Amino acid sequence: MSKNNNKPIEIPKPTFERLKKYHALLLQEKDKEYISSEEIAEKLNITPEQVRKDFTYLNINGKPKIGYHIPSLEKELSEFFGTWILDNIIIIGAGNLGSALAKYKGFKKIGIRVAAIFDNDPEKIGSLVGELSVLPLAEIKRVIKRFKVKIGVICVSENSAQEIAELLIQNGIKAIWNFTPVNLQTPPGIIVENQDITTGILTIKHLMEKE
Amino acid sequence: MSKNNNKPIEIPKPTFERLKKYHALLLQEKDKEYISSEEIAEKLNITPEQVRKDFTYLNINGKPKIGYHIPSLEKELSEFFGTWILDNIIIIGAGNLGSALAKYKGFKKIGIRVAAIFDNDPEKIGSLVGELSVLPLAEIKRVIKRFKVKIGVICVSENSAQEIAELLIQNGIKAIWNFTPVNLQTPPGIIVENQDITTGILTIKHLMEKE
DNA sequence: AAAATAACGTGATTATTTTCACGAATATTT
DNA sequence: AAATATTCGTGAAAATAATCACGTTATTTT
Ligand SMILES: NC(=O)c1ccc[n+]([C@@H]2O[C@H](COP(=O)([O-])OP(=O)(O)OC[C@H]3O[C@@H](n4cnc5c(N)ncnc54)[C@H](O)[C@@H]3O)[C@@H](O)[C@H]2O)c1
Ligand SMILES: NC(=O)c1ccc[n+]([C@@H]2O[C@H](COP(=O)([O-])OP(=O)(O)OC[C@H]3O[C@@H](n4cnc5c(N)ncnc54)[C@H](O)[C@@H]3O)[C@@H](O)[C@H]2O)c1
Repeated sequence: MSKNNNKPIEIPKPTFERLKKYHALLLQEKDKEYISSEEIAEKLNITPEQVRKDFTYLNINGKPKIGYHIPSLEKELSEFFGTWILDNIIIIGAGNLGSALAKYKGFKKIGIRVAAIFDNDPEKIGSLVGELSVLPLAEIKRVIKRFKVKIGVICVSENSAQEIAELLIQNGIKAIWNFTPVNLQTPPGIIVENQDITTGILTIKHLMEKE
Repeated sequence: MSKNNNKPIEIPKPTFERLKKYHALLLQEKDKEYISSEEIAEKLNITPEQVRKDFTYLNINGKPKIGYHIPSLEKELSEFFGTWILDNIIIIGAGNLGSALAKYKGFKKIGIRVAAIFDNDPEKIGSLVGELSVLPLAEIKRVIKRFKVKIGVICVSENSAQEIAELLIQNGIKAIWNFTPVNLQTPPGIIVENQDITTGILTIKHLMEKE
C-alpha cells in the first residue's frame, strides 16, 4: 500500500491530530473491508479531500471507485504511531483515576501494558487493583529496569505531581503522561503529554454559552 | 480590562484551543498578581506574540512593563468559557471511570457539579459513589428535569454507548461528553465532545518511535 | 469492449494562522 | 523630571493549511 518513497515533507500538526482520529475510528470499524474518504469524512465532520490529502503524507493509497482497504489502512496507522510495539507503562497514584486506568481494557489495542501501579499510602500498598498489587515508591527503580519502562503516568494528588515527575525522570523515564492539571517543569528531551480532561468540557460550556 | 467593543472577528480555532490552556494555567497561578506574555509563553512552549494576539480576540489588555492582571485575566476567560455558571451534569455508568469522575474535586473550579450518577447494574444501584447514591436509568427523566441538566457524561461499556446517547437526547440533554471510544451518531444541534484518552498516548508513542 | 461511473490523487488557489517589526505605554532609575 | 528599560498592541509579511478543480484509474454496466 505504501509507495515507500523517501518521506521528505513534515506532517502538518493538524494532520497529525486527524491521523489519531482515523486510527481511533478504524479500531471501531472492523466489520467492513473497505472505507471511502467520503465515509471517513462524514463520521469525523471534515471533508473527503482533507482525508485523502492527510493519507498522502503517509503514502497511503486507496483504490478508485472502492476506497481504502481497512486492514492495510489500520496497519499503516499502527506503524506510524507505533501501536504495534508493546510498551510497558507504570502508573503512579492508585487513587480513583489511577485505578480506573490500571483496569482499562482498551490499552492493549494501542500497544500499552500496565506493568505496575504505585502509591505512597501505606494503606494502599499491597492491595489489589485489578490484577496488580499496589507497590511502594521504593520499587520504582527496579520495575523500570526490569520491564524497560519508558512511559510513566502521573495520577497523584496535585501537590505531589512535580515531585513524582522528577522521581520518574531520575529513574530513566523518557515520557510522562500527566493526568493532573499541574504544569510540569521538565528538562529538555523529556516528552510530556498533558491529559487535562477539563479542557474537554470547556468546549461544551463555551458552545452552550453562545446560544 | 475589556474594551467592550463589539466583537466582529471569529476566534481562530487554534486560538480557542490555547485559550483553554491559558485558563487551566491560571487556575494554578493564584499566588502572583501579574503575569507577562513572556512567562505564559514559556510555560506553554509558545511565543509571547501568540499569547498577546490571542488575548486581543477577547479584548483583554495588559499593562506595558508589568503584564496581565491575573484575577482580571481569569475573570475574562471564565466568562468566555462560562465557567462562572454552575452547570449540573449527570454521569451514566458507575464503573471505574464514571466513579472516578463523580468523585473528582476539580469540577467545581470550572462550574460543574455532578448532580447524579446512573447505572443499569442492579448490584450497583443504591450503592454510594462519593456522596452520591447510584440511581437506576428510570430516574434519568426526573433528574434531568429537576436539576435542569443539559450535559450528560457517557461512561458505560462501549456496546451501550450509542443507546445511552439516544436515551439522553430523548430526555432533553443538549451536550454529551463522551468518554468511550465510540463514534456517536447524533442529530444536528446536539453537541458531542469526545474525550478519547487514547489519543493522548498516541502522541507519546509516535514521538518515541522517531528516536 | 466501449462507455459510464465513482472514487482517488494532487498541483494550484485560497484561506487561515503565525511571526515579525516597531510604535506606544508605563514603571523604574538617574 | 527626563532618560531608560520593559512589555504590550498590532498591521504587514511570511508560513502553513484547507479547499478547489480536474486529471487518473479501477470497476461496473451496456
Ligand atoms: N478523578 C478524576 O476523575 C480526575 C479527573 C481529572 C484529573 N484528575 C487528577 O488526577 C489526580 C488524581 O486524582 P484522583 O481522583 O485519583 O485522586 P485520589 O486522591 O483518589 O488519588 C491520588 C492518589 O495518589 C496518591 N499519592 C499522593 N501523593 C503521592 C506521592 N507523593 N507518591 C505516591 N502516591 C501519592 C494518594 O495516596 C492517592 O492514592 C489529581 O491530580 C486530579 O487532579 C482526576
Ligand atoms: N477505565 C478507563 O480508564 C477508561 C479509559 C478510557 C476510556 N474508557 C471507556 O469508558 C467506558 C467505561 O469504562 P470503565 O473502565 O469505567 O468500565 P466499567 O466496566 O468499569 O464500567 C462500565 C459501567 O457501565 C455500566 N453500564 C453498562 N451498560 C450500561 C447501560 N446500558 N446503562 C447503564 N449503565 C451501563 C456497567 O454496569 C458498569 O458499571 C468504556 O467505554 C471505556 O472504553 C475507560
